[in-house]
Amino acid sequence: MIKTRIAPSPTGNLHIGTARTALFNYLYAKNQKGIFAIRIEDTDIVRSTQESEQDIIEGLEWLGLIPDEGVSIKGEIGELGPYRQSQRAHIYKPYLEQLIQSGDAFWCNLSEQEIDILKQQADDKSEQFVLRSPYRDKKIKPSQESVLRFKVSDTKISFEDKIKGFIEFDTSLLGDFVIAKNLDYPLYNFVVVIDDELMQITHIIRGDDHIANTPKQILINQALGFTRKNFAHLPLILAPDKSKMSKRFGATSIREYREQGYLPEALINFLALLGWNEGNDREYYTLGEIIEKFSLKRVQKSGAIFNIQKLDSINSHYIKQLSPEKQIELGTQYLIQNRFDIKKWNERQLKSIIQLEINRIKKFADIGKEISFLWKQPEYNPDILAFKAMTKEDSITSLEWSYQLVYTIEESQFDTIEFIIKEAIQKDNKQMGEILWPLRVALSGLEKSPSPFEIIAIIGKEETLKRIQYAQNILKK
RNA sequence: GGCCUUGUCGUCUAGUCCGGUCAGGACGCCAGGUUUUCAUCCUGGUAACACGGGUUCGAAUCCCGUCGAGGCUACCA
Repeated sequence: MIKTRIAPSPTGNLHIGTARTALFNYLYAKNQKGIFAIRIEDTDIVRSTQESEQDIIEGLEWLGLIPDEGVSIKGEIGELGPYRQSQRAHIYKPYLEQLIQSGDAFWCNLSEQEIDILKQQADDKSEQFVLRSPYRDKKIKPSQESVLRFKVSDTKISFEDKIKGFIEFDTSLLGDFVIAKNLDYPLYNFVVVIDDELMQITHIIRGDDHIANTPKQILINQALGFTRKNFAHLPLILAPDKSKMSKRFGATSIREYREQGYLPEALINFLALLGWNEGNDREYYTLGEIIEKFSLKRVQKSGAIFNIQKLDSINSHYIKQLSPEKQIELGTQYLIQNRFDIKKWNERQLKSIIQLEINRIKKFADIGKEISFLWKQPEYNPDILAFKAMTKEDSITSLEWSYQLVYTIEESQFDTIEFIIKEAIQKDNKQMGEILWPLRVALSGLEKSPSPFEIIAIIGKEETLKRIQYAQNILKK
């Protein structure tokens, strides 16, 4: 049985890159009928927060990446916990002692200044600096200043990366690295090895910024006699300037996208296609479909730029796919968020407003941007009431015709108002434009807007007649 | 600097393993159609094999070199 894990550090909200790494771990685990686990890497007590952890696990579940094991919104799942590193200090200690015992790790009293001097000396001789601590064979008693380093011997470490292929490192270029500040404070490269072993992780799928850490972890893994792990290093998601996605780039947290009204299925689809494809032209997949088709072999090797326009396009596709009920639910929610007074409308009207917006928005936060005219009589320049070469008098006549027509139509017939009006236009030998343009502008006050039929159905007969009269009045001025 | 990774339209990518269709699709952009207008939708167009050698009848694909990009180089993760 294979097992993957995502091991986020709770030092900020769920990052888009973390989400994608989680997604690929989830996809691989599910495709292989294995287990997807979440472990919280909060060894850095200073930067880790409870809120970040909460945001991360909530965000992952919102995306549908529900863990089989580890930390979840319902608490911890599984027998191999605790799944927060901050609660595992007692577990790490014996392994640290084992490494000291075996001579693979040693206490080192080198100060920062002393290391700087060694660096300088190497520099002066224009040699490559590799730290070989003078304490590596000394077995000193640790003091307050001591740190525990791994004794690196000269060898070659290689592994077959499931995405990048064969990768080899020469450890003679690797310094004696620190694995713990003291017996109670082990560092990342060490704990990750212990946890992955104890939690029986079989496949480590992570960002390719971790490639350089891999030989260190393999060294520790071997010294402890642990089982060999499979590695797969994902290419990074890049900002438009090809740099690592950071604060400089707009929205980097899943929370921000969620709040803007991006759908989880859109985000999943987008993130999956950012670095993976089935080998054909298909571009829309549900999470289940990606699971079925997923393979690490088809993961891209180079970084991908995060293109918000593509996300928008995918999101608007999924918005249109939503059931009418869901569209109304989310639409209403965002209308309220955007401070529109929805109490003005009954259920039917609200439904119409949202339906009118569905084709126009890329994300739900866009809702309501250009429809404030529905709420109140708009102010506008009367010149725009004229269709093409119409004179003021033509516009007034046109509006009068519309007024008389709407006056005769019952609100109960508003479902078919488009048909009624168009039929009347034909019958009276009018042009569509000469009637519909002035009418629409009278109702919306805009040169570009939804159709008059949709607006009438929402604002109702009384308001429609009022606005037509208003338009006639400002034309007469 | 060193080590590692990586290079196909502006962007995401198919094709590369196993050389041989005008290098395909999507997003964007442009044009046309539909519509009173906008949006939606439909049709079409624009645009790429980083560069230089080599192997070959033939190279995006194989080999060598160059250049570019990114990551790491912490007592962070």
